[in-house]
Amino acid sequence: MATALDFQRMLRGAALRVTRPRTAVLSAVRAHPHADTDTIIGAVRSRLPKVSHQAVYDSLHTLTAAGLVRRIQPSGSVARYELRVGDNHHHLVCRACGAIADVDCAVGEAPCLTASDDRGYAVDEAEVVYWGLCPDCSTAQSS
Amino acid sequence: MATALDFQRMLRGAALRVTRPRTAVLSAVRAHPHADTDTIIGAVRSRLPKVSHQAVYDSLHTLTAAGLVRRIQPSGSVARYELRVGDNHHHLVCRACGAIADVDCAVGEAPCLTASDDRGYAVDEAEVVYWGLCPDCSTAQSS
DNA sequence: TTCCTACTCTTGACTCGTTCAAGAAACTGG
DNA sequence: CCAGTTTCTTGAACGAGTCAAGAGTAGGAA
Repeated sequence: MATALDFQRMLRGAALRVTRPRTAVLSAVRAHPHADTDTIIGAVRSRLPKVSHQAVYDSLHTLTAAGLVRRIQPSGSVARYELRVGDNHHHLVCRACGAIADVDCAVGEAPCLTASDDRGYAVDEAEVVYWGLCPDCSTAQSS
Repeated sequence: MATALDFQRMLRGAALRVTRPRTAVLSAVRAHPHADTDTIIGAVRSRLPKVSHQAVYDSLHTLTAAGLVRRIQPSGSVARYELRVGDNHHHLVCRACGAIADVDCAVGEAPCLTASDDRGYAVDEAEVVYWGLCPDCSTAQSS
C-alpha cells in the first residue's frame, strides 16, 4: 500500500514539485483504476475540498507527461487514468456499459509492439483494446 | 472505383434506406480515409450544399452501427471514420500532428484477437494503435 | 530562517464537438 | 400513387476540456 511518502518520492523522482493536489490525484488514481476525471475530482475533494477542477486537470496532464500516470480513452468514452505500472498490460472494454478490465499482454512480452511495416513512424508504444461485452451485460442481453 | 450504385447496394445490403446524404457520406469517407466529421461534412456539402451537419452525424452513426463504416478515435483526437474493409488492419498515430496511417496486422491473421485471459468478456474485436512520430514530425523534432 | 523566483492553483469565462427535440421532407412497400 | 415510417432540417443545448489573469506556494539560495 503506497503512502503519501511514496507519492512524494514518485513526484520528486520525476523532477516535479510536491503539492497537495498532485499527491491527492496520485492517491485517487491508485484508489480508482480507470476512473474518469469527474470521479478523480470527487475523490480528491473528499480529502481536499477546496481543490479546483482545473488543478486536477493540470495535475493529470503533468503526471501523464511525466509518465507517472497513463491516460486511456476508448472511443466514445471520456478520458480515464490509471497509475503507470511498467508492465505491458492492455484493456478489455465493454461496448454496452463501458466497464474496463485489465488484461495481460496476449503473447508474452510485448508481441504487438512492432508493426509489420512502420511506414517510417518512430513507434514508441502499442496500445491494444479488446472490445466486447462484460459478463454482466452479456447475460443481460441474452436473457 | 466504387460508384453511386455500389454505395446503393451497400446500403440496401444492410437494410438501410438509400438517401442522398448517406451515399454522399459513404463517398466522402472513401475519398478521405481517417477524416474527421468536419472534413466529411465539407466533402458532402461540395456535392449537396444543403445537407445539415446533423444529417451527417446521423448517417455516420447509422453506417457505423450497420458495420459499413468504422469509427476510430485515438486519445486526444476527435472522431474519425474509414470505410470498413474486411481486413484486420490497425493504425499508426503520430503523437505530434495526429496523422494516421494504416498498417497490416503485425503477425499474420488476427494474432491479438484473443486475450490471454478474457475475464469473462465476450470479445468480438481487438483494436491496435501504434503511437509514435510520423516521418515529418520525427525529422522536425530532431533538427 | 528568510527571501526570492518560478511554478502551481483558483476563479470564472469560454470553446467546440456532439447531442437533443420538434416538425418538415423523403424513401419504400403495397 | 399513397400511407406510414424513417430520415433530414433547424436551432438550441450540453458538457468535457481549455484559456487566461491573478493569487498562492514550493523549494533553492543567502
